[in-house]
Amino acid sequence: MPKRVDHEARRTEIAEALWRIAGTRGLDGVSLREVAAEADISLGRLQHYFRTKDEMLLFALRHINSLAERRIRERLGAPAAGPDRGEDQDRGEDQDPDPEQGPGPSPRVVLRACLAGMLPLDEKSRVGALVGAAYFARAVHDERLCEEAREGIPRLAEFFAALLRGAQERGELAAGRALDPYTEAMLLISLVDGLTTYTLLGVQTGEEALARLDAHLERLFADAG
Amino acid sequence: MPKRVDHEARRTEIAEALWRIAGTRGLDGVSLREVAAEADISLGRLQHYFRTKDEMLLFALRHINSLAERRIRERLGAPAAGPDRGEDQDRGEDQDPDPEQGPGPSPRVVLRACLAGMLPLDEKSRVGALVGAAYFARAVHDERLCEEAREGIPRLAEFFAALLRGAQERGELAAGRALDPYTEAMLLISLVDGLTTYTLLGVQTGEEALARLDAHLERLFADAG
DNA sequence: CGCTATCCAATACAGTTGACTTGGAAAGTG
DNA sequence: CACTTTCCAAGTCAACTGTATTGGATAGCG
Repeated sequence: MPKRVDHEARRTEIAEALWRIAGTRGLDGVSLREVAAEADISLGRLQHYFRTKDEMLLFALRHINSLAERRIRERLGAPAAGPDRGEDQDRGEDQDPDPEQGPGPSPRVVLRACLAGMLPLDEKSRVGALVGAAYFARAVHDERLCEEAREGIPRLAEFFAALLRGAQERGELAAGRALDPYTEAMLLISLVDGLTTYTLLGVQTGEEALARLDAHLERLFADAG
Repeated sequence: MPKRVDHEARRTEIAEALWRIAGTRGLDGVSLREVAAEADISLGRLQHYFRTKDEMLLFALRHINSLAERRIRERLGAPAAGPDRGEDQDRGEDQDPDPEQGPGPSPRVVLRACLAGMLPLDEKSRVGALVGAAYFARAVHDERLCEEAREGIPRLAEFFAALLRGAQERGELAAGRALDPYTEAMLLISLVDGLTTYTLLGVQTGEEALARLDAHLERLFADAG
């Protein structure tokens, strides 16, 4: 056998080039030639690693999802089950007011960090959100991409629900009425998704989005007394 | 002068053909020829009414937005200021538990009707949401489309905020802490947007989305006592 | 050294795209 | 009846699309 190159590494390089383009021009305006140019390789080489465009798109989506998952996990020191996103993005920023602790930070802190991490607050996470939006638009008409979301989102919701249950047990949750953790988790995810949308559209600033998220969290965790 | 046809009517016909396609295939896969075929006219005729593709897209967006606004207004009997959407959709269904009343239905009922009307609960509103999603994906990279959202969404938020203020004055709002009507309005819009997203992706059913929206409303309007 | 499997650059190809041009039919006005 | 303006069908155009093919450079194995 000849040269033997690292296939996965090559595919990753190409996926990152795709990411760079999708963040600025969107996903549907992306041609194979453009991706090849951005990755600084020939079209022939790109086609050697991805026989079809859809194959490339799907690989790139899974790649950014796994990156997002890893980043969240690392940031939290793997406290419980693992989150994952089906089509949105996370990023790197945000404060961690209680980093040194025995059993890790409180559920509220973890939750807030995850959710804030999903908002487009800096350039990096903004590009991530743009790519996520591009994938969403495509997924709506693509059964295979839909399936990715149908797997990832419930997983993320379960993760959040577990955090909420933890807070509930500690009595940190506003519980005038008993609220359903999974429902609240999906509400949180939907909320962040919508906040991301309107931030990307320029309807609100990232700071406003974060403040609104905090307002919701504040109500959710309102001193139960 | 010759034939003199109703320009606006022709353009509307074309916009509706575009809508039909965008709801099934998305917006980026739509060519002028396809729209012309769907509208059962020649490409030449289409180009006579829209000199450029972007012109057609923008007109179609404004058209569906004005339709949505009119529908909401009619459903509510024009209680206050007028709502409008920048990129999502409403539809026709939902109950109106208190249709015959002097000053109209309560703020909560109006709010719930509007929000539920924005969710993709039947085929018609589902297509509307798909078109909205397609426009969102494009708007993110198109300054002109962005501008539409930057005008429409705050208008809708103001409308909702006014409803919330009305409820607040009646003492119908959960107000352990005083909550900011505009913030809550944007939270509601974002929430519905996210719920719409995940319903379109098949992560949840329309019924589940509605139940989750109701859970949020229930908490918002919790008996302030 | 051959040999062969891998890698990949170049090119070709059939199809589609948005925009433009041309030419003439229809119809109200003078 | 001209005449002019609106309307619009047909065709052209260059650009670009995803995919397929061809041919050869490279390098590990026998």
